[in-house]
Amino acid sequence: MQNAATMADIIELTPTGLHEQAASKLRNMLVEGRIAPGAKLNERELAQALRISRTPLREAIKMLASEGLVDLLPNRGAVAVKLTAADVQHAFELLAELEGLAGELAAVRIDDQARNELRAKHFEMLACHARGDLSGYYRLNALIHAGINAAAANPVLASTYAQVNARVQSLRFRTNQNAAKWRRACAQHTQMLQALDARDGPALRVILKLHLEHKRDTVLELMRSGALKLGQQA
Amino acid sequence: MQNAATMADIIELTPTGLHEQAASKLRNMLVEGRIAPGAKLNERELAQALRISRTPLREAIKMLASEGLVDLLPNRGAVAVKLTAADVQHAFELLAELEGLAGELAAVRIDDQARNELRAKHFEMLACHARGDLSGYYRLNALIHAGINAAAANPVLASTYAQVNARVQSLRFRTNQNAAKWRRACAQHTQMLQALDARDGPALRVILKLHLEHKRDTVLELMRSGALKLGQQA
DNA sequence: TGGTGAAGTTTTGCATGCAAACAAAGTGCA
DNA sequence: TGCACTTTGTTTGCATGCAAAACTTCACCA
Repeated sequence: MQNAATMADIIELTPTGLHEQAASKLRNMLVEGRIAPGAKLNERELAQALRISRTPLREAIKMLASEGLVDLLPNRGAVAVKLTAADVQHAFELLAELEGLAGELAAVRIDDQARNELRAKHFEMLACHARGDLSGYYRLNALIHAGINAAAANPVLASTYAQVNARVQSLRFRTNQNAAKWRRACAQHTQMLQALDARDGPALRVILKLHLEHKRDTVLELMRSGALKLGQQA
Repeated sequence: MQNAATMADIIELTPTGLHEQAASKLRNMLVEGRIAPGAKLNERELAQALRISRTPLREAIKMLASEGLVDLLPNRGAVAVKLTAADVQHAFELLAELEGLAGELAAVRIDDQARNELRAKHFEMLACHARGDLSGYYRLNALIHAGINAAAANPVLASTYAQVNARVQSLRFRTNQNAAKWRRACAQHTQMLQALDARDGPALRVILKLHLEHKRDTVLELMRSGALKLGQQA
C-alpha cells in the first residue's frame, strides 16, 4: 500500500483540477502579453478555447484577480490589468526591496553547491552576452535571480516576489536593452557574485536594489516610447 | 491599478457581488481565528451559513487560497492554513522589510496634515497605555501603522503588506504583552514620531524593522507557550 | 442632424444537478 | 480478534440552466 502513496505522489505532476489548469494557462497568457493589457476576458470565449465550462474558468479568474493580474469589474467581468507608469514605478519600488532582501539573506544562507551553480550560470550568461544572444541571456538572467531568491530560503518572500514580478513580467519581456545598459547589467552581475563569495549580505542587497532600479528605468523608457503599441493591442 | 482599488474602496459600501461578500466574511473569520487554523472548510455548511449557493462560495475560497489564507487540497476542499514557527519567522522577516520600506518612503512623502494626525493617534495610544487599555492600544497601534503605510503612497506595497500581514494577524491578535515589552513598544513608537518629524527615512526604517522583529519574538514566544491551544482548536 | 429611448442580443452572476472521488461503516474471512 | 474488501453516505468538482444587468442596434423625435 506504500505503492499507492508513491503513485499518488508521482502523479502529483498532473495538474490537479481544471480551475488550476485554467489559471496556469491564463497566467502564462497574461504575463507573456498574449492577452493584451486592458483586454476584456470573455468567459464563453475563453471557456471554449480552454475546452472547459465557465464554472472552473470563473474560479481561475478570481485567483488571477487576487494575484493582481486582472481587474474585476462588477457585472462587467474581468479585464487584464493595464499598468500606468506610476504602477510600474510602485511595483519596481517594491521589487527592488524584495530582491535586495532576498540577496541579503541569500549571501548568508547559500551553500557552496548552490553558489557554484550560480557561478556557472553567471559565466554562461556572460557567454550569451559575448555572443549577443539576448534570449539566452534573459533565460539565464532569470534563472540566476530565481536562484538567489531560492537561496534566501524564505517561501513567503519567494511567493510574494513571484506575485509582484508577474505583474511587470510582460513589460520586462519586451525590453530590448542597448549595448551600454547590457554591459552595465553584466558588470552588476559580476559584483553580485563577488558579494556572494564574500558572504556580504548588505553589499549584495545594495547591488540588487541598484540592479532593479536600472531595470525599472529601462522599462519606463520602453513604456514611454512604445506605450502606443501596448495600448493599441488592448 | 490604484484607480480601480481606490474606486472599489469608495464604493465598498455597495455590496459588489456575493463572491466578494463571502470572501470578505471568510477573510475576517480566518484572520480573527473564528475559523481555527487547520479547520476544514465544508462548502455546503458555509454556503448555508452565508445564505448563498456553493458557486460564489467556491470562487471566494479560490481568492482566499491565492491570498495564502487557505490551502487547497485536490479533491478534498480547502483548509485554513496552520502556521508553523518557521512560517511565522518567514512572514515576519518579510513584514519587517515591508514596513521598513513603507517607513522610509513615508518619512519623505508624508504631508503635514497626515503627520499631525499620526501624532494625535500616537498620544491617544500613549493614553491607552497609561490606562492599561490594551484593546484601545491595539486599535490605535494598527491605525498608526496603517497610516504609515498609507503615507508611503505605494498601493502595490500597501496591498502586499496587507496580504502578508493577514496571514499572521490571527496570531498578533491573541498577543498579550507583558509590561516591559509594552513600554518598549511605546518607546519605539516615540522614536518613530521623531524620525517622521526629522523626515529621516533611513532612521524610521531601522526603527520599524526593529519594532517588527520584537513583535515577531513576542508572537513566537506566545506560539511556543500556547501552541497547544491553537492546535486543539483545529 | 443629433440625440434619446426602446427592443433585442449578449454577457455576467448565481443556483442547481449530476458524476467522480473520498470517507466511513459494515461484512466476510482467516 | 484482526484485516481486507465491499458498500453506503458524504463531499468535491464540473456542467448546465436561468434571471438580471449591460451592451448594441435601430427607430423615433426635437
